[in-house]
Amino acid sequence: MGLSERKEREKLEMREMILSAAKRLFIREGFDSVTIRRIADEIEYSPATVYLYYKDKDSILCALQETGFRELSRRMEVLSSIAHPVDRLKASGKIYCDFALENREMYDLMFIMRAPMNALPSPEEWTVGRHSYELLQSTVQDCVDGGHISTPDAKIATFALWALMHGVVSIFIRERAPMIPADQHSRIISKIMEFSLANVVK
Amino acid sequence: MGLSERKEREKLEMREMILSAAKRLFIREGFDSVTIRRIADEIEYSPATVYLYYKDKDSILCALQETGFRELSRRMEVLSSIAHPVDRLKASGKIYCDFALENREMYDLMFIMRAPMNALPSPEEWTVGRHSYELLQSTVQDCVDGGHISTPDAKIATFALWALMHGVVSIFIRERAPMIPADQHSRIISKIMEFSLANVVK
Amino acid sequence: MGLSERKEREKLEMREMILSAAKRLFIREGFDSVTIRRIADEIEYSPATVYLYYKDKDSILCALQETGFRELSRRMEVLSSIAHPVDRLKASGKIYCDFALENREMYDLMFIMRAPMNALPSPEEWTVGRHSYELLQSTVQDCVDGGHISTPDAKIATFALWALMHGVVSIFIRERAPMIPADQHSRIISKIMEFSLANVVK
Amino acid sequence: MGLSERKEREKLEMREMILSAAKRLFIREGFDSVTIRRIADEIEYSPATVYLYYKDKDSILCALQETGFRELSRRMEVLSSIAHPVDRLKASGKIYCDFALENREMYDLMFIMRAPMNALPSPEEWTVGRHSYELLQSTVQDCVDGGHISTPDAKIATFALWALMHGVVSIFIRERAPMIPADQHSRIISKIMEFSLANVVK
DNA sequence: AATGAATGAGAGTTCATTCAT
DNA sequence: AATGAATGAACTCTCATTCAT
Repeated sequence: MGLSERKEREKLEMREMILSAAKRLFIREGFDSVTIRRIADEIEYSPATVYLYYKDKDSILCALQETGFRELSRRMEVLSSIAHPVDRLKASGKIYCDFALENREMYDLMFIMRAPMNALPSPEEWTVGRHSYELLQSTVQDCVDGGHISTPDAKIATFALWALMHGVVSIFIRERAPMIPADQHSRIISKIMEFSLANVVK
Repeated sequence: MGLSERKEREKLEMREMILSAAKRLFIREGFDSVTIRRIADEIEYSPATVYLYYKDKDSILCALQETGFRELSRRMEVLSSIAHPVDRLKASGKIYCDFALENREMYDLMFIMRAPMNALPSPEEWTVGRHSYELLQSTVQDCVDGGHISTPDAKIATFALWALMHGVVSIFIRERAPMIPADQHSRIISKIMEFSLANVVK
Repeated sequence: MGLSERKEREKLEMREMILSAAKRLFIREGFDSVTIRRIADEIEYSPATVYLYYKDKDSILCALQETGFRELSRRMEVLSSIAHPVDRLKASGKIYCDFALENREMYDLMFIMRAPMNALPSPEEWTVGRHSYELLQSTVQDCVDGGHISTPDAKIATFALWALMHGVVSIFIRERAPMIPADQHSRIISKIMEFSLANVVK
Repeated sequence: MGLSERKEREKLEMREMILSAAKRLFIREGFDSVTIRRIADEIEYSPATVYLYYKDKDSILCALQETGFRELSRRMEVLSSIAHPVDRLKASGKIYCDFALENREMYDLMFIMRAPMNALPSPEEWTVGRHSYELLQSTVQDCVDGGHISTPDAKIATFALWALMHGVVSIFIRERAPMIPADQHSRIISKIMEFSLANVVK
């Protein structure tokens, strides 16, 4: 029993190893460098071994994405302790953008890259992702209900807020604002959020 | 002189041919179908010939990007005939988003793809791109000056507006909102712009 | 003794399990699906275990062949109850061809495939196969002795009859007569046998 | 002009080289050894080069098959000079079987192997193949018309004759008659043809 | 007796790119 | 100016098989 448990754990550890090797390559050398061979080299196993733990390359990328969604979700947990919906909304934005800037490659994989979305939209992952989105939506709804945001359609407002945040972080991540040095990204985002919320929230 | 001029012109024409072949492939069959060989087939020359006009694949993609920026810039020209800055701002948004939805692959190449940005950030291209951006910025500035937008920093406001638009179109283009069918994209964008400007503009 | 006997029996049972799993895969999904891993999955053991009972894949295929020869042999048993040699000959042909059409993959393995023949030509298997062949030969001999077939060499006649049957079924099995749809195979075979025996047998 | 002709010829020669390399491997080491890489090694080119002349592996095998059908067809040409249909029939059988025994691997590829038939049934190849078959059929028909074969259905008789020949040669080629040494194959075939025609033909 | 873990060897295929002509 | 010919370097993935436990 202790034995089978250990085996189980070792299996999981190997999956973790593969995943973090993939992530490392990913971050260090970009998406195109994430090949099964490179992953195998990185963990010092043979390519065939990788296939013992993940059925194909897409599964690895999906699993990687999933860890991203989980991490983001985890960061969102603190929101439940914030009573005022407007504060909660501001915190949501900050958490989202901080996550993006601190995990650029991961954010890229989650929200920008074309690659592994071709695979099945793994139900679990989407559940996690959707949960975060619904959280945002309910926060916006609370703001509307509390008279802090005036809009006939909370869904649209939610989408707009997400789009704003995604827009700014993805401009930075994909380097479409070369005039702004990386060390200013965080500051600019704050200002943008400030400006936007100042106009939207009463 | 007349001779070398003709040579020069022929060289340019060939570059145009290659570019428009690439563009056709790009739009017709997507990014992955744009291989040197396919381009060569399309213009009925050999792959090696392509290299006489562009040093490598990235250069072609860069040049392609440039045409995109020029087209976007061209569409923006009508703005000069719109007197009221708020109307101009609204029109800017519409032109930008329409361009994105009507030229998804091109927009992707211009603002999302990683591919050719690695190559030299061709000065010309950025000039064109920057020009459009400055146009937006001056429109926002006019709105601020006219008291239609209240913000201490027109630059931030401009960036926020761009980020919003880029966010929403890139979410659609990279299919991160699968719950919204493609035929709704345009409508949703209108609503988002409406909501945002309603809050920002007086 | 009782112990080692039980062990022996268990070993045999396991070999049977492996074999029938292989056969199932073989018939259900074709030759290419018969991999050690699939067999192991089918019996819910590990691939390594399979190797405890068969030295390699070829041995399994050989054993599989053997079961085919045994089944064919079993079907031939009814022949002993047919008194008239000509009737017996006709029945032989029908049994042979029916077996082939009803067990295409197995027939293929037995008489067409190259695969496991490279391995040792297991003496047992050939005994079984030869027995069927000798049965046919003695039937032909009886026909000759009874004056129903005129030939100086019953062996040649036997071979010719076998070749005829093998020829037609293997043309169908390996799809070399695409103009004849599968549902006609049986009818065509009847006609061919009829024509041939009409000429050979008095 | 002479230039483009030479190029054309060289292209054909290269295709020939690939084909004969494939054939050599095929005969020397069996079907499984015919890999793109091995072919490339054999002709001392890179694997990628092979793809300049054949679009994929199947095309090579198809082309190989085609040469087989053409050679067989070529051998059949002498038949037109044989006036008497019975003689022609006998000659047909001999030519067919001789071809099979002299080109065992090729015959295998043409009439036994499963492999490249998956590919499109190249129209040309089948034309050539069918032509040979129709030749046989018309010979049989002539025999029937001349009263040398009595059958209500010349098509069935033709198929039976083909099946007989295919059966015997494929038994030898796939080594299902190990009791008969290879050097007897030809003799046995003669005897079988003799026996069969003796019974069928008047 | 059974197996989890691992792998070597190899398959077909694609592409950007080069270079002698 | 144009190109035909060629290739190196990859890619993903599969399988029979082995061996320490």
